[in-house]
Amino acid sequence: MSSNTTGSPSRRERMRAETIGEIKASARGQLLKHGPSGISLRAIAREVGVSPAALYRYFDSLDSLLKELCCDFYDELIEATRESMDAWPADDHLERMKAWIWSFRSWAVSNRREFELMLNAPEDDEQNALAMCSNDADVPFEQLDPVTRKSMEHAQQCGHELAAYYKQTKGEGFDFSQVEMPEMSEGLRREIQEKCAAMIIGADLPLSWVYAFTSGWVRVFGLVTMEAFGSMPVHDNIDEFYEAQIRSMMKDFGIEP
Amino acid sequence: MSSNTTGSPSRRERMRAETIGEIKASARGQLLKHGPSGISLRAIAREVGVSPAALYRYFDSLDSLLKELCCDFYDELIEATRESMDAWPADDHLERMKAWIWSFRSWAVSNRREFELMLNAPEDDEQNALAMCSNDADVPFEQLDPVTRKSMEHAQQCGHELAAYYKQTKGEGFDFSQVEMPEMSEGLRREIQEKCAAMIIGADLPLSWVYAFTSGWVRVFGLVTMEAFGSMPVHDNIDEFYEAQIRSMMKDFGIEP
DNA sequence: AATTATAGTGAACACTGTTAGCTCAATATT
DNA sequence: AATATTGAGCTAACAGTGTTCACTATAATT
Repeated sequence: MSSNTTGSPSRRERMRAETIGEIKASARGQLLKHGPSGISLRAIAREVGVSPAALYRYFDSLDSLLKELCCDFYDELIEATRESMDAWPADDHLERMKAWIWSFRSWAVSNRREFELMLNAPEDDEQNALAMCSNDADVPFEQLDPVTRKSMEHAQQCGHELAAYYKQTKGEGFDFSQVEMPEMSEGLRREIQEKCAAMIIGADLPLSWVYAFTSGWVRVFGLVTMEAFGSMPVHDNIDEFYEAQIRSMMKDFGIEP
Repeated sequence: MSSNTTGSPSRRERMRAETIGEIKASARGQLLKHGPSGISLRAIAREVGVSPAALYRYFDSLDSLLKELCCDFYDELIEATRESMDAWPADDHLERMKAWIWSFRSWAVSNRREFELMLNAPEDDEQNALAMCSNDADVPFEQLDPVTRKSMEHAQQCGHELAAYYKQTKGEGFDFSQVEMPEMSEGLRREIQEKCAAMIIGADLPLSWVYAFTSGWVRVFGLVTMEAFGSMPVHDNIDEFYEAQIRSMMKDFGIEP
């Protein structure tokens, strides 16, 4: 092993990385053409120019290949939202938030099939997923191994960049103390505070803030999911409709543009 | 053909209907056990006690079997929402609406796999779908042939009973004229009015009413879809969270419970 | 130079959806 | 009542799938 001691990757590792890239590229191509269930291991092998069995030197199974693909997509999505946020000054919280909301949707609808695949694989041991999330909030998402990352919850993964940003700002910049909160039981309060705050944002934030974040997230995610799945009643003027929905949501949070 | 002239179905037709029932039951069982992609035609044949080729006397393909299954599920869902609405007096619009909202979610989350299957097959010629919907609004949904019904839009199918109810009441009972509507372009106004009104509710309703219906529908559908797909950040107290979201939505519509 | 790890192969296994050609019994028709 | 026709069912096969196993070169390490 030359790369574990030296910094530069060995010749073999470069080759390996490249074929992994080819395999993933071929898989993504089939995803675009034939949808999530139309990805065939043998067809990938055919396209890459290798025997079907050879792929098992790179991935444990077709499923794990798809999971790693999903992780790549999450990285792409996260990167896209991060970039569009960073186009605004660090203290312009409103514009950064709007940038995130728009780029999130933008990525999802212009990568529908990828988005579809990301939502279509919830078949992990669900308890494990929760344990993973609430565990330690300091290890960067990008450095987790693919299987662990895939087993994390969609909500957290999708909202990762937004969450990270608000974790960083500690919720300053917006005054959500006036947000109308419904009467909630002790149980729901604790669940939101613990799970959502600990999982997504980080602890010690006011409940009203976390509640606003959660219900806002639910609303955005619902809108985008519907659009990506083709369940939207509006089609032609959907950009405007989306904006109207977002504006009405922000009004609920006491934010006027 | 004895049943086309006489009213009673022939012996053969009874047999046929029964085996169709067995096939569908077996398919649903596999859907529950192994998910939408785990439904195997050969496994169904094995369970029913018949050769795989025999199933092609009853369904054109596995896909069309699944589509017909979906139609059955839509009927179930529609029937469930209708029943819960009819538990309230015909003039108690608020309670009927709440009943629909709750029973819709209730069916979806207690039939997750069925709901999943219903959302997972948008692979039709999409133009056809729209044409089907806006065509004639008077032919009952239940009497359309399975393929046509499956090719209709999810939104319309899911909201069918609610839409039918409001079509019947002509929007009376609620005063949505005060609903805050954003500024909308002529295009969006027309699309909402034409597509949504014509497709779902029936024409000649005030725009504010149709807009309220549409955005309310989007919000409910988003919530339920997220929950069914396991993307909700809240789990243990999700009933209460759902109620809170619905209440806040109704507040936006000027409805106080 | 000998050894070990790795990428790759071909053949096989147990599946899958689908089609073609055939049989046999239940209806319909003459 | 005898005959023709339709329907349900079968077997066998085709083309495709994911996966495993034993085996072979080639590259890297010792």
